[in-house]
Amino acid sequence: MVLSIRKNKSPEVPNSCPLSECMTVLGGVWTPNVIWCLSGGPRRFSELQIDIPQVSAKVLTTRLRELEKKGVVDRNVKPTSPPSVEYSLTELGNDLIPAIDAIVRVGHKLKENAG
Amino acid sequence: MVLSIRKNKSPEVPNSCPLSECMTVLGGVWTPNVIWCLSGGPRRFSELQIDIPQVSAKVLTTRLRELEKKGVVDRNVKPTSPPSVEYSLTELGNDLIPAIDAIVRVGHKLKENAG
DNA sequence: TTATTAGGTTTCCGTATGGTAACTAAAGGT
DNA sequence: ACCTTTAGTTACCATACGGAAACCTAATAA
Repeated sequence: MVLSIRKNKSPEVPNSCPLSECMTVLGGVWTPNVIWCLSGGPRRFSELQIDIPQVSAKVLTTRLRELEKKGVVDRNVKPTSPPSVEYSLTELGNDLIPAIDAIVRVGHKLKENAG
Repeated sequence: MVLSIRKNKSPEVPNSCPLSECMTVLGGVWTPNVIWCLSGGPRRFSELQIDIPQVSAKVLTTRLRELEKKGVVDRNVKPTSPPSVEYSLTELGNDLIPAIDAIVRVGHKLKENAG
C-alpha cells in the first residue's frame, strides 16, 4: 500500500506539540482516508472496504478501533442478521474534517503539477 | 519518537487519490514539523535540530532530502567556513502551509479536550 | 598540530507495522 | 445438513523505518 503514519513509543515526549498531537490521531495507514469517507455520512464496514479497496480487513478494523478509542468515530451495531455495523464521525471527528479538507486540496494541486 | 508517516512501496496503486498523494509528501517522522518550522522563514540545519530536539541528524537529513526531491524545500549552501546550509520552502512548500495550519488548529482543540 | 565547527554519512540493530490468508460466530435461507 | 453473509480475528511473515553512535571533511582558530 501507500502510506501510513507510524506511532512509535515515546517515553520522553510527554506533552507533544499540537502538530504531533493531531498527527497521532491521523496516524496509521488509511486513517485519513477512513475519516474522509465517513465525512460523507455513516458507513458500514463493508462499504468502507469498497470505498478503500486497498485496505485489508485487518488494517481497517485496527484503524476503526483506534479511532473509536480516540473518540473520533462511533461504532453502532445494528441487530440485523448477520449484524451490520455502522461507523460515523463523532463531534471530534468532524473537527478533523477541515484538516483533511486542506490536505485534499493540496493533493489536487500536486496532481495538477505532476499531471 | 512519536509519529511518522510510513511510505511502503505500492506497485499496484499507480494513480492514488489526492488525499494519499498529499499524505505521501507529508510522510515520514517529523516531516510536518519540519515544514512547519520552515514556514516561519529559512532555517539552517542546526537551527532545525534545535527547533525539533527529538529528531536525529540522520532522520532530519533524510526528511530534508526527501522534501527537496519532491520540490517542497530548497537547499542553499552558503560558502562560509565551514559551509552552512539554509533550507527554505519552495512555492509548493508554501502550498502545504494551509494544510499544516489546519492540522495544528485541530491539535490545539485536542489538547484542550484532553486537558 | 590539535581542536572545533557545520553538516552531514554510515553501520548496526530492534521493532512496530502492514500483507496474506485461513479461520470464526451467529443467524437465516433452501 | 449445508451454504451464505457480515464483520471481524488470528497467526505468521517480511521489512521499512527510526534510534544510537561512530565516523567524515574542509577550513579556521588557538
